[in-house]
Amino acid sequence: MKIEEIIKSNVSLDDAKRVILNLMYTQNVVAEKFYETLKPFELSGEQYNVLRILRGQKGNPANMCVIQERMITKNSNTTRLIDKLLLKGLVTRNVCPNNRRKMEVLITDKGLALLEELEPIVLAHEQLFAQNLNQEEIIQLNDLLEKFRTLKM
Amino acid sequence: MKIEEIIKSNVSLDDAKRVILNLMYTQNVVAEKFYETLKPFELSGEQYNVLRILRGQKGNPANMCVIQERMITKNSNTTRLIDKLLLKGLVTRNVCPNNRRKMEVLITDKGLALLEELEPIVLAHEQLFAQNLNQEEIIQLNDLLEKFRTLKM
DNA sequence: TTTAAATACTTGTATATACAAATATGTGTT
DNA sequence: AACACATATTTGTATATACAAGTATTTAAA
Repeated sequence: MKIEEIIKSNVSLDDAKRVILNLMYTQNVVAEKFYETLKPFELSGEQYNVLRILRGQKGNPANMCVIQERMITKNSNTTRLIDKLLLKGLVTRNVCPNNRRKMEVLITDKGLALLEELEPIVLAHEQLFAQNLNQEEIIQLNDLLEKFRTLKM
Repeated sequence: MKIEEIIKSNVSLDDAKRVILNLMYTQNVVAEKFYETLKPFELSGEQYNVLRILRGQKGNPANMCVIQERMITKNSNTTRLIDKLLLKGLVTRNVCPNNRRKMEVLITDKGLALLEELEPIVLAHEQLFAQNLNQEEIIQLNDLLEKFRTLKM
């Protein structure tokens, strides 16, 4: 379905406008579907993302600013996000002994188990969209998105 | 900059995962830049979007559900969004005489003037990103995004 | 060694959003 | 007309997010 039909525009848009709307709308569709997928697990997209970052640390603790810089959408409130994960027992948070300003956040076994459980569902979500394109087109889309967002200084 | 560098991933991602991250991140970059653009005008992206929808009505009033269905990200609370625009005098809202359940929302002259004032800034924002691609690539990106998001039933 | 500046994180507050429930009006059936 | 049902919008409430200010700790300078 063309973006004009979706927003029910009666005028045809120029390509520069259309690409931004397409980008916004497509991201929205994908993100909504993902939240829906995670809903039964009572995990938000951001929370899932942080858990994945922590797993990626392979046992090394991550402190708040490391988590923040690795998040795709720079959430301004990592503290409260970690609070939620703590309450669910998915992470631990301790003051860093070397630098007491810092925090050491680690994923727990429960957190790792949850990620494991989510793995097939997340993969299915990715495939749901990826299957619409062939290998070549996916690579093309990746390249175009990267090129599109890069601001010339 | 490759998405792996941005999220500082130490493993290389498969293309299906990468395309979703690229989509999320790129949308975020573009939207952030747009909010920044609108900030001096004390208008949120959604508010701007609704004003544009109302202008597109060319004098015909839009009721709440029409506005809602034309928004790119289906905001669950159009009422309160319109409240904000009302307070700023950018729209009017009246009960529809034919069907008193409905509301007739219209953009005011002040609203139209604001859109006019914003026009060059919005265009510049679009160009900021569009200039990174040539005409052919933009069309390609539009096609790929549309294809990507379309769920097979 | 106190003082200032920088860093890392947390907290307060205002606003935004999500979702369900409430309200009000209209439509169709008996 | 009285009823259920559908439609359109609003409101309540809980949670999320944005941004500024606050606190604690470290580093560096006077």
